[in-house]
Amino acid sequence: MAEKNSSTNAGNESLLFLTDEQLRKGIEAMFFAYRGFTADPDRILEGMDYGRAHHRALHFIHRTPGNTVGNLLAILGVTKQSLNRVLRTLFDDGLVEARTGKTDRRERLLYLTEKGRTLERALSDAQRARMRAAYRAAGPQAVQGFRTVLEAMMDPEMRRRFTGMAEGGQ
Amino acid sequence: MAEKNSSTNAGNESLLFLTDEQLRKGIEAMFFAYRGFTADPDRILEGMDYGRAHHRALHFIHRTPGNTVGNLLAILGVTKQSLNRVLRTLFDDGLVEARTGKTDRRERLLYLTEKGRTLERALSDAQRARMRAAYRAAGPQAVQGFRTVLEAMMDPEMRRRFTGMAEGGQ
DNA sequence: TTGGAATGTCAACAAGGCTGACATAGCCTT
DNA sequence: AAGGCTATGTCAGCCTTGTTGACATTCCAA
Repeated sequence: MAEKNSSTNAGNESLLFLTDEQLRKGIEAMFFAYRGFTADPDRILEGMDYGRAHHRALHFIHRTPGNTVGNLLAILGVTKQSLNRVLRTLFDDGLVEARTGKTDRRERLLYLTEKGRTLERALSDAQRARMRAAYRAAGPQAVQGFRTVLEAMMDPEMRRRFTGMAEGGQ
Repeated sequence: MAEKNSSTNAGNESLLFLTDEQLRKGIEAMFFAYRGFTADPDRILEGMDYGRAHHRALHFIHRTPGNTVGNLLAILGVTKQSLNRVLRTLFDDGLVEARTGKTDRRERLLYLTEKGRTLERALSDAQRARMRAAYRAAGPQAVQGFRTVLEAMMDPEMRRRFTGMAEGGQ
């Protein structure tokens, strides 16, 4: 017991981390952690007329300003009808604006307004605060492992999209 | 660049992993990974009359057989009305059975039937297959980091519950 | 015996997914 | 110029899963 799982395991390769029990613990950890992950923004949103779907839209519009609707659709993985319901309220409330594409005038390029940036920042601050606390508690090495496993868990198409996304701050 | 982030960073402690950019990448990784995480069971469920909520119930009833309704409520974090809608169909379809508590006869102890175990296994197999692939690709060290960060991300009350849960297979 | 706990149920509602059908504007090829 | 395809929006209706509020039953425990 108290196995270290280091790579110094000569004979048996120590595959104990692939046990069904370990995998199930991982599954449950994902479930509980995701709840924590969304809890703070959800709390802010409740009471406003917005929900988690609005948060996601704001997040990705913030991240890749000038993106097209179709592109956002692909990132979020929902139907255009579903996204449109969200975008319409964000337009109406002046949180998001759309500019006509230059090269292709059918496209609508999405941007946050100042008001949109303000809400996005509030939501993001809350979510990043929890993330930061978790990262700090776990340490850089753990964080790297965290990211590695998450990426391996994505659908290949999303992983491709993700790893090729806004490499900016690295 | 290509910073190693090892603990051999004397002066500056290398807190680059706590950058807002890094935190945002982590947030997005959670989002995309969670989608992958639920995709396979969702695919199995679609067409049946069940959904993700049924999957969660089956999972936790499998994990802690003989648990009470109230306990399951606390784990899942939903209202009794919401859980009951799910449990009722699982009872009716003979996937779950309830036995009256011995010490407290008001309690209904939940168990999977053979039929319930069969579906649970199918869902779990799919989900564990993805998890196993991700774990294997990432390696034991990364997995340990993954678990550490996820636990740090949970609400304290859930973390307590989680870390004290079915330590069985370790 | 009486209050509180564990559970179930009915009803109504909201968020956020989905499908199908249809409309408009603008690009592009022939 | 014309027709076809693309990007986007919209209406209508449906489903799942969450919520609140109110009320009933059964049983434990003081």
